This record gives sequence, C-alpha cells and structure tokens, in this order.
Amino acid sequence: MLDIQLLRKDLAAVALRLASRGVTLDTTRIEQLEASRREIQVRTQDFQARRNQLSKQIGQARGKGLDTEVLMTEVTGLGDGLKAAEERLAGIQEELSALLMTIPNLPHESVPAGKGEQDNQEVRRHGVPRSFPLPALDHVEIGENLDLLDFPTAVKISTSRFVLMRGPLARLHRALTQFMLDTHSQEHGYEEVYVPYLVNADSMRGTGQLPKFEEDLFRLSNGMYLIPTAEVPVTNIVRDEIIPADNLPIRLVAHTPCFRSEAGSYGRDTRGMIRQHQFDKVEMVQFVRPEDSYDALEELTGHAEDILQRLDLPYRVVTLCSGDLGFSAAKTYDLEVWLPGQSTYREISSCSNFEAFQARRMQARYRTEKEGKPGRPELIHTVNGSGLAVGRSLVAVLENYQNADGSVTIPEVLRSYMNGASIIARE
RNA sequence: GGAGAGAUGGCAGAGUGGUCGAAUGCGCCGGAUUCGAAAUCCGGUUUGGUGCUUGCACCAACGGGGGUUCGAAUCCCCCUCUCUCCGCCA
Repeated sequence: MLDIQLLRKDLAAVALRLASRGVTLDTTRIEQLEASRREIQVRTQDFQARRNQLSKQIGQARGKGLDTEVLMTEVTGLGDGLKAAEERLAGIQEELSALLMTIPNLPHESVPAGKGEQDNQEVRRHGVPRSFPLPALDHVEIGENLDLLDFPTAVKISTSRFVLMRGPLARLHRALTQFMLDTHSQEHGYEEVYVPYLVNADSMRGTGQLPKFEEDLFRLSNGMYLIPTAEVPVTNIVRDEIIPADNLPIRLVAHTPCFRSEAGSYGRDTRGMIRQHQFDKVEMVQFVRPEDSYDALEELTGHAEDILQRLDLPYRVVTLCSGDLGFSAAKTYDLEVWLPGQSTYREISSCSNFEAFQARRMQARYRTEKEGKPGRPELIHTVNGSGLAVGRSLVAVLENYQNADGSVTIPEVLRSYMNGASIIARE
C-alpha cells in the first residue's frame, strides 16, 4: 500500500512512476474522492465534537439535578445530520482504501524502465555452462530413465502439475532443502522458523496477494488459504507489531511447500517440474530499518547466490525492469540458473525490497529513538528472497550433473546429506 | 464433537450507562537522592486519523461487526479467538 499522504501531496508524480510499470492511475477519481473525503470528514468531526460536548453537559446537569430539556433538544437535532455525514464518510473511506489496496508499489529509481521480461537487465554472470558430448537431456528424461521421477502416478493421485519422486531422488530433494536451511541459519545469520502453511485473509492482504490476486491462490472451504510462498506467513509474523529498534535487523529463514493455482499459465511449462501446483522453497525474510533496506537486498541476494555457487551451478543475476516487477516490490533481482536441457537460464530465485509497502498494509513498525528517548513508531522495510526454489534446484542439479551413462553425480556439498553417496544411477 | 469460562494499555488487573483513553501494581523513560548502585521519592509513558494559525484543537479505538441510547469498556445480537474439563487424536 502506498502512503496516502504521498498521493495527496504529489499525485501527478505518483501517476508518472506507476506509468513506468504500465499502470494507469485514475487521478481524476482520486482527486474527487479526496476532495469529498476532506469536506465530509471535517463536517463529521464537527458534528461529533458538538455531540460529545452536549452529552457531557447532559451528564453534568443530571448529576446536579438540573433540567436538561434544552440540551436534549439541541443534541436530538444533530442526529440526522450526524448520521448522514458518518455514513457518507464511511462510504468514501471504504472506496478510497479499496482503491489504494489495488495500487502497486512504486519502482525504485535504480530500476530500469521497460515493458516486460525482454527489458530486464543482466547484472552479472557466474559460472560457465558445461558442454556435453551429446545433446543434454532435460530433467524429465533423466528422472524417468532412472525410474525416480513419475508424473503419470502423480496425475492419478492428484491432477496435472504435481509430481512424484522416489528413492534417491526424493532424498536429493530433501538434501537440497536441508543444505539450504543449514547454510542460511548457520552461516548467513538467519533464524530458522517453522510456520503455518494455511493462513487467513488478513495475512494475504498484508503481503499483497489479496485483494488483487485471489485467482492465483488455493482457497479452502473455511476461508483460509494455502500459502503460495513462505513470504506470507513469515512476513506476517510482524503484522500489528511495534519492534524495539535494537532488535533490527531481523533475519528469518523458513522451508515450506508452496501452492499456486497457476491460473493464467495454461500451456506454459506443462512439461516437467518447472511449474507445479505444489513445490518446496526455502525463503529468507529480513525486517530492517528503512535506511538499510537496499543494503539488505544486496546482502540477501548474495546469500541466495551463495547457494548456487556452493552447488556449482551456473547462473546470472537480472534486475527486473519496471514493467516486470511484482505488485508489492520496489526492486527485484531474479537469479536465473542455467538449464542445459532447455539451453537457457530459468528463474530459481527472486529477491525483492518491498520498502514500506507491505509494512504499511501490515502496520509493522519499529520504535525509533531520538537522543536516547523513545520516539514515534515508524514503518519497517521488508526484504525477502528465495534461497532457493527447491524443485527448480533439483531440476538444475539433474540437468547440470547428468552423465553420459544416464547417472547423475551428486554435488559435493550434498553428499553428507546423501549418506556419503556420490552418484545416483539406475539399479 | 460436548459442557463451561473469558477477551480491557508492554504485562498483570479494576471498571456494569455520564467529567473513563480508562484506577492500581509491575515494567519502561526522565529527574531527585547517592562516590556509584539498590531502595525511596517526583514526573512522564497507547495507537490511528483530521484540520489549520505547526502548536494546539478535534475525531476514532477497551477482540471484530451490528444494534439500543443524548451518551456504551459497561446493555442487546452476530462472529472470531483463547482457556478449562470430557471425548477423539499425531
């Protein structure tokens, strides 16, 4: 959510910055609503002040046994006007806040202008894609040849866009998860947290999934939602909290399954594990002081990159252009891993600074200090990123570590999680 | 699933129709005292919003929503959540 003050003060500038995301702001409508809000709110509060004053006088008069008829007559006369003003004000504020909830975040000044994916800017590359004597297989062929990856059975049990993994492959998937969690919690300074996978609508509103993107979510019959990312439960830990300044920054990491309905991506990535309704992810979240959030974004992106480097997977870092930014993000780096089976880089992590956008929705604040004295609560900044998407990491390992005989070498750093094994081969 | 109790400030806890945004205690902040500290004493200490003369005024909020009333933390209705006991259960 944007700061309503900013819209009041400089609506044209806000509209301009949103235009770079391809979003058109109805400035006329906002100006109209603001003008009437202002007028009606002042009138309503005047009514309320008068009523409070009179009611207080009635109470005092009764206490002294005096006659209250004159006072009663005046206060009764306020009734209709007050009620009408209150109702109109409520209506306007509801409309304003509903509108405000659908406006995306403003891109940071360092974000390149652009319409879509093609305008994203590559920042750096790391690692060199390995060359294969024969055309590299994709993860589906590799996994199915090993009899460890089973899509048909997953479809039987559930439906399309689900997967069944067996034996050493299932274990490799778990090994990746453990490795990521251990690295972030033991070496990068994150506290590991275990969180609910079902959340309420307030939490979804807090991080920005609702009200605009309900169709991307799985909603349960009791009104709760399956999380599309650990970002939702982890970030909402600080909803409606005032954090002592000394506690910042807070760094949290969680592993969760993620559920996405993938409405609107029919026909995209239908083959394989790239785009599933259910996948696992390790997510890093940081709560920081506003002045620190861009440093935190660089740091957190580095933590995600460290996982790729330790797995020795080639990747590149891309800055999303204004038109490709997610709803809540002010700036995003995507990490794209090299997939030999597709001969292309594919997103494996997304690291974003949301500035105060989520914090404002959540009322997540910290207590500032001024010359040693406690100051006013101010909104924190939230930063998060995948570290990494586990399913896609597995895909990357299979494709980058495949051997000519159909086996797959296990990356060094995962072997301790695989009972010392160095290879996955057909039995 | 059944029965009962409850939800008030950072915490504990009072308040059942009127000067209550809320007693009291604890905590926290500042000051006094002290060589320093403890103890003690004094003062301060919720959040969101609006207006303008930017320092003041006003509005709203006692789990959430609605109602009664001139006036609601207090009365009524609905919802949510928490706790206790029983049942079930990893």
